[in-house]
Amino acid sequence: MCAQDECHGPMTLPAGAIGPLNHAVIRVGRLHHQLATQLLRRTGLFPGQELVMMHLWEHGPQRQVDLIRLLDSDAATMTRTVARLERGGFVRRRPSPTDGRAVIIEATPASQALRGEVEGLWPRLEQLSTDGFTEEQRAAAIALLGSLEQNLRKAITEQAG
Amino acid sequence: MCAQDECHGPMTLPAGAIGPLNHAVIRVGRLHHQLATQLLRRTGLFPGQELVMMHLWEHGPQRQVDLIRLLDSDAATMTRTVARLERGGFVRRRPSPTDGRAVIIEATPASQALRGEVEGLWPRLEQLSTDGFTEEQRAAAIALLGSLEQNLRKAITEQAG
DNA sequence: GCTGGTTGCCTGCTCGAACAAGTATTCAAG
DNA sequence: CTTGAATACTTGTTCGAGCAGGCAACCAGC
Repeated sequence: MCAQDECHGPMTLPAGAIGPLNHAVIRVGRLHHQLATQLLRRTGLFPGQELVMMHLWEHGPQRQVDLIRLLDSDAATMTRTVARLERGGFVRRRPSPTDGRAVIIEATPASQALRGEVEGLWPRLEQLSTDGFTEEQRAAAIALLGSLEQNLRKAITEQAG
Repeated sequence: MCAQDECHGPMTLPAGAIGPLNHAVIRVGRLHHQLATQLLRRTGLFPGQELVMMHLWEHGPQRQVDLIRLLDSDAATMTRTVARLERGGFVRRRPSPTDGRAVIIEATPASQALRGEVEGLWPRLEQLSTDGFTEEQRAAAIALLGSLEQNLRKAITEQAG
């Protein structure tokens, strides 16, 4: 999972030294990723790959660049991810007939067998994460994470720009 | 749909497919890591290394295995992290006088110059993350992430065990 | 002593993330 | 048509994460 992404590292220090919120964010991200990886292992996919597959299943053949934008990923990472999926037989590549630069990626018929298992993974993960939550708490969690995301995104673009 | 490659349009993120909470957790984790990396870059350290340094600064020379346990990391990862820190001149290794297997890691005097900058990074990160939050919202965020963490931890140990 | 098990560390591998550099194709302006 | 920029993709590198295998040192038991 980790939509390719949240792959941060482990390593969590004394909460006091790095701040309670940093500590919590790091830990939740890591555990979430870890659990998703566990659930994913049976399908033969690695974190990041399942999002590519879900997109191909749902929206049909795509260019690499479309997958990149969608998953907020990196061109280099996508090249390798697709290469591994191709090696595993989950995906096929063919040149675009209309753009000599582009490559079209499509899910293989064989990959359809995984679809149910992969798609069922997410609801299960959410359920495990919010075990014991009321509906209000769940909504509050989503809103709160949304605020954090917005702040972080702003800080990052300000840093970069 | 979009069976051909003229499928450029605005692609929808698989947020709906993977669940809003998974989506938010993944995104926040990723952005948090990304921002931490940006803030860290100036110090010359990479994510993960700063936690090792903070520990050494605070608690003095340590065996690798102690660092591993404290940071909840992996022996292989630690070996390589320490090697890079040593190459960078941040850390020194010497054999333990009492245990022929062990290696003692200690921060170099030169590394002390980074200490202030590295330690100031975490409060800044927290402040950026919770920009515009009230004190109640901040506390709620920490509590909420704590609940998520607990649930995830439970699910993981149940999976593994 | 000797043995068997544990511990500390290293190295091999595959994986994703990010950055940089390079190639090929497309497209728009002159 | 020619130039030059933007686009699509590839490859190389360095980084961390995680797992499996292996070696040397330690510590029980006998």
